[in-house]
Amino acid sequence: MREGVKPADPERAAALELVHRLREVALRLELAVGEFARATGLHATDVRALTRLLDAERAGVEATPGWLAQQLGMTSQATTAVIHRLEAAGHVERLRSRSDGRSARLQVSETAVDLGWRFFGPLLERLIGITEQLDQRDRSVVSDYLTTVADALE
Amino acid sequence: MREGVKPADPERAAALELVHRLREVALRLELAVGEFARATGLHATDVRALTRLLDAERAGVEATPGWLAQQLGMTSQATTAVIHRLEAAGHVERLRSRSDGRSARLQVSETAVDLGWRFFGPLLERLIGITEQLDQRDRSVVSDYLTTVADALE
DNA sequence: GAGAATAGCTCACTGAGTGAGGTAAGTTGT
DNA sequence: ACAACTTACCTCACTCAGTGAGCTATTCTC
Repeated sequence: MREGVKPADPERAAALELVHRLREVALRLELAVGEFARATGLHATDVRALTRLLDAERAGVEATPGWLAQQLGMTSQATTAVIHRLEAAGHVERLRSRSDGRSARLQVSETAVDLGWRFFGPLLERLIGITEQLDQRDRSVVSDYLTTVADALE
Repeated sequence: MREGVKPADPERAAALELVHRLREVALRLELAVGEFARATGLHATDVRALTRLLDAERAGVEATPGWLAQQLGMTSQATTAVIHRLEAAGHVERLRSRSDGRSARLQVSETAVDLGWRFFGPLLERLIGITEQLDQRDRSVVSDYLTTVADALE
């Protein structure tokens, strides 16, 4: 985005620069997802779906097709297709939801977890390594900042 | 990703949590792009292309179709199609590259900048506001962290 | 229990992205 | 200075991911 006509303000300029840097990181993460997709023969959407399902599992949230559709910002039909593809590839299992007979419970298979770990493991380790370099205070600063940003993005 | 079998390590756990938070931010930024795309009748890829072109302009880099393809992680053919769509919508102009007769120079139109600003402006302002809350030292901590992460992602 | 709402699905279709292959401009070797 | 190679981008034909319309089954509301 062009900087507009605002008068020079070093505080603002520094903040803008930081936001751009954050976007840059987001972009590269997305590119890494695309690379993983190409490497495994999956589609970018499928990989995004898998990571969201794993996130749900980690957070203890029950992942349903509807929930997944919302997470991906896609229609329910497209999400149905994604689930079918992942199911056919053996990456996801559809279990019956015990709370709602209309809905399904999605569970990621061990093979998918292993696959993801093999590819993203090294990357993740590198990122963890970088993050561990921060002392506790700085880590808290970054963490709080990211949390606030995530909230601001709804 | 599941946490694996490593023994409990609070440092590592905190770092991992932070990395997940970073992914969360990246995801939501991507969703915002999708929302913008739907609102404007563009496609997510087209929006991503526009932002990259604006980034190039900001950085003073000459944006060519080939460069854009690389930035989007797509084939040159798909990028040709993106450029055609953006050109037809009046968002991008193809100018002749003066250094290389085979290549083209892509320039984003004022209307596209205005369009992006109208949608992303409020969001960007909110993020800048959040970032300005940090004092200079903390901003530097976050900025350095993000730079290191971006580099680690190639 | 009837009517409304919700979760997810199938079907038919559109069009974004790919692979194969072409053209034109630039680069290199002799 | 010309042929051979490389690079940058394009067109064409095709595939299949994602959408809109509309269906069924289950749950909620009164």
